[in-house]
Amino acid sequence: MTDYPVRATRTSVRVIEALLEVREAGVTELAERLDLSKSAVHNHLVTLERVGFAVSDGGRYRLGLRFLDVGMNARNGRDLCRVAMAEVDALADQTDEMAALVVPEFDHAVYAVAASGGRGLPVRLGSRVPLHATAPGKAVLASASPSVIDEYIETHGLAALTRRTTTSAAALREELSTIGDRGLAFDRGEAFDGVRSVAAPIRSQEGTAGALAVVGPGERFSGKRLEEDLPGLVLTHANDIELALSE
Amino acid sequence: MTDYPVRATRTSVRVIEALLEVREAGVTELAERLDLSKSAVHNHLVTLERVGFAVSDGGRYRLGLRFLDVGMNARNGRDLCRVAMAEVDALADQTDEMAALVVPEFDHAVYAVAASGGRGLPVRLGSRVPLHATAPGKAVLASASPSVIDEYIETHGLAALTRRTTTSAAALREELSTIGDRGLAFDRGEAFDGVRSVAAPIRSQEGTAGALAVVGPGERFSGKRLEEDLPGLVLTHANDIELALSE
DNA sequence: ACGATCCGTTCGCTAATACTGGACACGTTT
DNA sequence: AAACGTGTCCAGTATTAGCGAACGGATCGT
Repeated sequence: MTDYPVRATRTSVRVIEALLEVREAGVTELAERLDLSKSAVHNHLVTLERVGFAVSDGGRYRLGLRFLDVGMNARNGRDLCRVAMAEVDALADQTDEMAALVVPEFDHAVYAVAASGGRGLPVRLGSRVPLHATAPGKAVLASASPSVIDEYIETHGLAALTRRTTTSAAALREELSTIGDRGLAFDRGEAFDGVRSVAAPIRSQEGTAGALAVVGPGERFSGKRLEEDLPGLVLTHANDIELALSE
Repeated sequence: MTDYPVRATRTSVRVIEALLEVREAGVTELAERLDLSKSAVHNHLVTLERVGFAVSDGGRYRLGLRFLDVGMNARNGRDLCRVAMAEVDALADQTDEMAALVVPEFDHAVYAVAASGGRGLPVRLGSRVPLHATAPGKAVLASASPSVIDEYIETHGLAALTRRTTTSAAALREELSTIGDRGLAFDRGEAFDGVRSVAAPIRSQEGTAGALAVVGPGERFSGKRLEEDLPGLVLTHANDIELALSE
C-alpha cells in the first residue's frame, strides 16, 4: 500500500475496482474481496451512490454511468481530442476501417477517440495498451528523447504480448529511430494476433501529444494498401490535426 | 452537505467535479474554489493521480482518461447495453440518423450507447436529460406505475427546456398513458429546439430497462417519416433487443 | 408454514487520519 | 534582485474511517 495521502479515497477506488471486476456485487461479497468490514464497504457504497459513481438495485451494487459522463467530459476537455474527432471520423470513413486517436497517459497508450468505419474491428474507448507493442504507442515513444525511452524500457520491460512483439531493447530502439525519421509506425500483430495498424505521431509545440492510427485485420492490412495507401491517409489527417491544433 | 458517510471520498469527488468545470487547474485555484486548504487539495490530487483519475502536468492538474476506461467498462458490464450495441448500430445505419440506447439512472435519462449514422446529430455518451422532456425518457417513464410517475413529477417538477416542453402534469400523464399503449414516444423539440426524436421502451422481466431512440433535426423528422417509417424501425429493433435479452 | 440462514443496514467505540495553518523551495515577474 | 506566485512538505488536533456486534427483513430448505 504505497503512500496514498487520502486513504479513504483509495479505499473508495478499491471498491470501484472491485465492482469493475465483478460487475455487480453485494456488500458482503465486496467486504470479503477487499478484506474490509461490511460497514466500511457499506459506507463507501452509500457515498459512491450519492455522487453517482455507483447504483444500488435491491441490495446489489454496480458502477454508475456517471463514469461515462465524467470520462467523456474529461476527454472532450482536451483540445487535441476535440480537434481530432472530425479527422478520426473522416479517416474511418475513407478507409472503411477502425480509426483512432491515441493519447499517452501513465506510460500507456490510451484510445481516446475511435470511429469504426463500418466493418472495422471494435476498439474499446479508454482501453490501455503498452507503448512498445502497438503502432500508435511506438509513434508516441519514437519522438521522446533517448533517455526517456531508456527509462521506459527499464521500468516497464518489453513484455511479449504475441510471438511478434519486439522484446529486444536494441531492436526497439532501432525501430523507433526509423519511425521518428519517417513519422510513421507499423504494428504487424505485435499486440494482438492478426491485428495490424498504421500510426502517425501528432506533434504540438511541447512534444508529441498523441498519435492517429488505423487498425484492422491482417488480411486487409497487407501489400500496397498497408505500405502506401493507408500510411498516406493517416499522414494527411495527422497533418490536418496538427494544423488545427496550432491555431 | 447531506450525509456522506465517507467524507474524504466526497471531498475527492468535489475536486473531480471542480476539474470537470475548469478542465485544468492548479492547487491554489482549486483550494479557493472548494474552500479547502491547499494541502488538503494537494493530498487529494496526489491520491487521484495515483489511481489514474487525475494527471499532473507541471503543476497543473486535469482529469485522467481512466474515467473513460471505467465508464466504458461500467457500461459494457450491463447486459442491456452490450446486447443493444449491434441494434443501435443497425438502426443508425438504416435511418442514417443518430440512434441511441437510453438507460434511466437517478431519475434521469442517460445516453448509454450511441451511433451516429453518418449525418446524425452528435449525442454525448453519458449525458443526462430529464425524463419528461425527451422521447426515450418518456418511453421509460410511461411504463412506470402511476404512483412512481406522481412522485417523479412532485420531486423534480416539469422544467421547461424549450417552449414546447410539456410542463403540465395532467398533459404529461395523458401523454404517458398513450405512450404506454402504443409503446412509442415522440419528442418534437421539447428538450432542444429543432431536435426531434422517436423512442420505444425496452421491457425486460423486471420492468422497463431503457429505451431505443432515433434523434434528428426537425427538417428530416416530419410527415410520414416521423409518423410511420422511423417508428417502425425503432419498434423492430427494440423488439430484437428484448428478444436477445430474454435468452 | 416455519425456523434457519443469509443478507444489508445501523450503532457505538477507538485508533487512525483528514484537514488546517504555517513554512519551505522554486519559477516567473517587476 | 526582490517580490510575488506557485506546488510541496510538515506537525498538530479535532474528526472520522473502519471495526465488531446487533438488528430486521428476505429467502431458503424442510
